Amino acid sequence: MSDTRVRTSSSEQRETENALSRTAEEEEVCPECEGRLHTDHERGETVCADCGLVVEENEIDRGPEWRAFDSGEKDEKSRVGAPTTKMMHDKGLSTNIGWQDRDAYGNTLSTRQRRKMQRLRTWDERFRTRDHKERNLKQALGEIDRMASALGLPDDVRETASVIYRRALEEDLLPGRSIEGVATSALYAAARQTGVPRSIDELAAVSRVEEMEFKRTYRYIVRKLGLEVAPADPEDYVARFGGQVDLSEEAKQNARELLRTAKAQELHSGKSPVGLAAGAIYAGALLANERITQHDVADVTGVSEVTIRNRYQELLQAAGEAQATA
DNA sequence: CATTCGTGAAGACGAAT
DNA sequence: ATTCGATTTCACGAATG
Repeated sequence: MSDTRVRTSSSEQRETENALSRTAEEEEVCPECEGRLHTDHERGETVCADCGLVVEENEIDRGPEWRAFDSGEKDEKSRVGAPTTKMMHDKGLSTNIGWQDRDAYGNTLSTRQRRKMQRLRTWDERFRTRDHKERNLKQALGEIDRMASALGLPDDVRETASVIYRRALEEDLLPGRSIEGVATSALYAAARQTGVPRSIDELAAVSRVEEMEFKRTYRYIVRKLGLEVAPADPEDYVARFGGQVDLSEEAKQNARELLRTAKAQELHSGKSPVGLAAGAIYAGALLANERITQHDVADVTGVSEVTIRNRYQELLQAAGEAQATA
């Protein structure tokens, strides 16, 4: 009881804090190197253009989607009630039918009305009480939200993840598997489907389940749900990882170019996309005469230096051959 | 000294059986 | 369920700047 009260007040407080800091934050510079900040809406990240420091990974606009120029307009445009969203376990709409056989004024109901209410309650239960499922969903969606925030994934990814989780739930794929694991898998799949992939390592870092269980669950979910998840595109990693190692645009372009020629030669089948991206980043930097070490790249990508070596040499060779034939 | 490069053993994974 | 082949990782030492 008091629990509810505390939660509401603290969340309200957070809202106002957010609103206050928003205006102050508007024109910040990078705390690390004073560089210009660049906001990547597609990836939901704010990164420093100079040093690549990720300043704000969790970019969520909690404000209204409209602007009001005077109070009258504000009244006109304001919406009533919370927005419905798949990210809430009951889509933000929930109703309870009371158990007392009384009407709104406290009078007892007639027998006929009582029967009617009984029938309504039965149906209400049938829809809502999937109780295990609802509670399950509530917790899972909370987890998805938490992890998505930690990874700076935009809202549409969360929505997609929610949908996937719902399907898993509907098809009774949960028994024997942890909610956390399925939630993590759903988010991972969603990120890839949306073209904003995060590596398994990154997911595992913010998830509460062990990496092994996560992977096992992910496979299972994908298979059972017939999810169509295209192999992650290494190019999708270049911008993010490249930013984290302080890479010039030229170097990133080189990296992308290398990946493209490699793909044309089918050089990438079976290889880890992250490894390919890591190799391309290192090779791209080399071609642009920029000094970064294999160690640095290995650090941000979570790929071993050995793999980077192998990949970047293959990539350079593939690029050389492409030039020879062209 | 840091970085790069190569190697062999060992683990993990997908596919085939 | 086991086996096989490819890939990745780890640990190490050598060469290079």
